[in-house]
Amino acid sequence: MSDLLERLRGRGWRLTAQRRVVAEVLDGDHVHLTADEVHARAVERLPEISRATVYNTLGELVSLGEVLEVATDRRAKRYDPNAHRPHQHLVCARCGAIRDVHPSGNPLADLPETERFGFTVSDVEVTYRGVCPRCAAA
Amino acid sequence: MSDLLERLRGRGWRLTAQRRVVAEVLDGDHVHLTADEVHARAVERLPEISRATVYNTLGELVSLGEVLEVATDRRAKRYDPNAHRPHQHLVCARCGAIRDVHPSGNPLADLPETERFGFTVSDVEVTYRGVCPRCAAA
DNA sequence: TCCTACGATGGACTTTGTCTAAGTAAAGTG
DNA sequence: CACTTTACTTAGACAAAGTCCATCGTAGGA
Repeated sequence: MSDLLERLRGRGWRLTAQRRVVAEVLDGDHVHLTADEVHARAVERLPEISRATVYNTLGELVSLGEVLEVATDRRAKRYDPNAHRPHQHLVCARCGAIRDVHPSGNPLADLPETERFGFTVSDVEVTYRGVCPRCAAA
Repeated sequence: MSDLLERLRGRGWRLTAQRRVVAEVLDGDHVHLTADEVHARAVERLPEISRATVYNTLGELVSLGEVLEVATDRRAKRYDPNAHRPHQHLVCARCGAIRDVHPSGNPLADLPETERFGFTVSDVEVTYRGVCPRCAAA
């Protein structure tokens, strides 16, 4: 975490209270918060932080590659701080719970050259959908 | 196409001009329109069709399994009429162009049992991202 | 300590989508 | 063919998610 702040500082980031709080909120594994959720948690620590700042900071973290934007949900974007270990997502179709998962093999390799149509393919996003044990029991 | 209308009729659909137009607009390969684009094209043929009807009809087509909702874009949902042949999507990160692609193997099989955490996994959505030849040239 | 450019703020605005009450018409019935 | 039922459509209000902008504040260097 503090290494994240160090990295950001190294990139010329001005280290404000707001940015620190956003970074802290995003710390941890299996964290997939929406911008509004990040804002809600940030407000607990820094009541006057604005929505615009949260959006700005999240956008900056994404373009620096420190945080991933994931679209598991068809509504709000979610922000995943686990950007440095490649992984995919498993989503419960009922309750929306999200788990990080690690499929075997590299999904990028599954796209043959003949199916690339001249694109330079650099990234792949995989979302598995199903029903989690808790929803299945209920 | 007309077989789609037949199928819908068979399911007890009341066949209105509006629904017919929406179905016609969605006909074809590599069609990935947003709801608003569908509406815009529908209006050309049936000027008084409302946005609400387009949304309703698209939602019905999706729950009947005749059309897929895809979230390649981080903004609006896109509707893909090619629901009966499994495929994935390749998206240009610059211009947003979308191609249907057919990876080798079944992506669902790449998720080992140990990575399923008790979920009943039923579906997988794969989005490849890259730069299309036209954007690369520009 | 002071300055200044970068960042934060709140509110207006946009986009995408949902909901509702009232009107309209598809398709079955006689 | 006219009638009736009720599913469907409509316009517009509403909501959620996100962007933009003018203004103010402050981090961090001189």
